[in-house]
Amino acid sequence: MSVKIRDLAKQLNLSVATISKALKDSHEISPETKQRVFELAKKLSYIPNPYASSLRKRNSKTIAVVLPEVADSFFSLAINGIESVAHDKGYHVLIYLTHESFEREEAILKEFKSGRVDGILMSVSGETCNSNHIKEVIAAGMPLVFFDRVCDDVDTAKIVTDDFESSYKATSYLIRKGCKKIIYLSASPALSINIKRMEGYKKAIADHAIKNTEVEIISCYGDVEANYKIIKDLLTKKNKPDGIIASVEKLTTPVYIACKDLELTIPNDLKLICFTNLQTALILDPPLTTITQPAFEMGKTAATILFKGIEKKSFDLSKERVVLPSVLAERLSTGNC
Amino acid sequence: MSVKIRDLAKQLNLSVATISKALKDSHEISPETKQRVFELAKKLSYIPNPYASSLRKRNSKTIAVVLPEVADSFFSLAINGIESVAHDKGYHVLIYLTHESFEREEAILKEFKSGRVDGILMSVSGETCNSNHIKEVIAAGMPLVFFDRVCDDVDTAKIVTDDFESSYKATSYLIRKGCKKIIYLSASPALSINIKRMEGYKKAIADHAIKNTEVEIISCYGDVEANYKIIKDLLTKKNKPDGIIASVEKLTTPVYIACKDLELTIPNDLKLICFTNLQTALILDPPLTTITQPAFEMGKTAATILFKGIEKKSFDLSKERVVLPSVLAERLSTGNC
DNA sequence: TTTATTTACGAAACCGTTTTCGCAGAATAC
DNA sequence: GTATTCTGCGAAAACGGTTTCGTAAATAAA
Repeated sequence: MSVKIRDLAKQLNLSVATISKALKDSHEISPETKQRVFELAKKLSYIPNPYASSLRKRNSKTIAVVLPEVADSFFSLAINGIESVAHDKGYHVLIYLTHESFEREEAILKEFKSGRVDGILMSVSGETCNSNHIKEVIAAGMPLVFFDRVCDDVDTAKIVTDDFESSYKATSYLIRKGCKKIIYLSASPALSINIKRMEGYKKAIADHAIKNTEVEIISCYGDVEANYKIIKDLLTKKNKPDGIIASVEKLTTPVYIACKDLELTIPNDLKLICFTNLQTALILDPPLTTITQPAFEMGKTAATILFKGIEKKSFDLSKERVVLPSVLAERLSTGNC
Repeated sequence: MSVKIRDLAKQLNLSVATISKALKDSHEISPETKQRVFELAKKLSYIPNPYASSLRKRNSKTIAVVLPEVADSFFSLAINGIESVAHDKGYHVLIYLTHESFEREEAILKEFKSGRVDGILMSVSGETCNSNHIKEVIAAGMPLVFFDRVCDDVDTAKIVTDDFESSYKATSYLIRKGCKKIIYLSASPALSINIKRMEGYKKAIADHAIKNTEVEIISCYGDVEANYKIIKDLLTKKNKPDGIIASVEKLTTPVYIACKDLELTIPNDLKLICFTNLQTALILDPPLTTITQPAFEMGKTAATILFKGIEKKSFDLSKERVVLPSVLAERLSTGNC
């Protein structure tokens, strides 16, 4: 159907070897011949078969991005960052969604041993309990870099934000704003980001040593409905919180709605800070104080580092760890600012 | 490095042909032999090289998704829908971003003639002025289905929402709510969805024939800053609108902010309806009346139809056209409801 | 002039599967 | 007992590039 090297060779009375070399501008081929080859290739709009060349060259010019989901605005932005550098490098990007399932993540990673991709960008699922599948694919020689949600016990590049610090800052901020009982709404408990953010929260509470202030962590990692119910229950208790740190974006809406339903006003009855990248934070009712991650940048630097690992086999990914700062944007949900 | 068919063959004293057939459970191979092959394959964790088999079988088990961007929540959801059916079918999904650039779209489509993918899912860029690149790839035998943003002059499957009707409904709704001067905020003018939505708007204005009500369309297809300025200017004019239809999600925030800056209150001074899939619409200040598209469903059915086209060469994609209904959710931004 | 090197190209192996044949031997039909 | 059909398997040719190696002619070095 399509035109192949063989066709070019026949028309020009040259061998396929010559065509192949000419097309990659090899020094072995004379300028005149190259010229002729280029012209005919253009005229016939020759496009090389990527799988033939992948098979022979043992690379694929494609990377994989494995994510829990693209519901979150963080991952949307990260994908843009990743794609931008992949495009510059002439790479293709395959996308895989784990839906927070460990089995699915295992199956996806396993397939990568086939050589389908040259490298992997990954944010682990919330149910990832062990990391053997990841270690195995790395051991098989596959460059892999984590971004955002990492596995601490896997020795490879990690691009993260300052989760501990920003959570510490957020908690301290709520304390300064007068909160006496601050609750941390937890995402999947085993998640690296969740652990770091939780620790930042705990440390801040401990450091400020407010009387009667206890650390309290509520798990919210079911569906929207379940989370809504948990939050509503929380806010109807006798000694309900006066401050909330929501550790992931999807917890924002349930908190707002629960407050509205219970006729609690933010920030008077409850002050709220969320980890989120939503553009609409500043037009919420009231505008939401957020910790936003440099999502696009994270995707970009993760991809950049991955390509270093791909292009130079000697590049040691395990030495790479970059921490990008999140920014705390103060808005009305934590009181007037 | 990795284990190949040849390795299995040697260890079992069989030919590679036999192994290959056994692995795909061919009737040519005896049950006992199959058993032995399966066991060894599992033991050595054999994973076939996808590119070798793609080369030979002339298919790739992968589809391409080409989008303007993943900033929009619509596309995020659509990707989830696409991935869910691709996963079920055992296909891989490559993602390409045009960044609303025609040249980039052309380059991406052109590469697909190489056979890298078995099919294409696509939402055209806002700057796509002609469709030759699309027609060419289809003419080359590649199944392609449009979703959301389509090219009317390209004869292939299209999955869209009822853009005309929902825009008509939205406009009528604003009129019923008492708006006298309704403005349509336009995205890229050539976009199919924009044209349909614009026509629905115009028709509603015409049908209701309110005195002095003129059709007025404002182009907003620059960056956020530019759009903000345009909207702010619009709202400072002497005869400013009392109703706005924002045709795309990204126009929501600038309108809200402009209103806040100008101390105009929604819905008293201005009623607003947006085409958006944002979850946060209902916790905005005030809650936003929206037209939401069934994004996940659209991705899903687009992919489902694409696979029909891929699996049965005889399946005529050009006959396929499905229109999924958007839903108008009435909230406070258009007055009490 | 002879020898060494460079230049420009082609033959053929190779990447790892899939698939078409071909072919023994066993089973069944006549 | 011969003819036919299965059964189960292997040899080898694809698929479409890339890469190694060889080589003839042209050029440079001696």
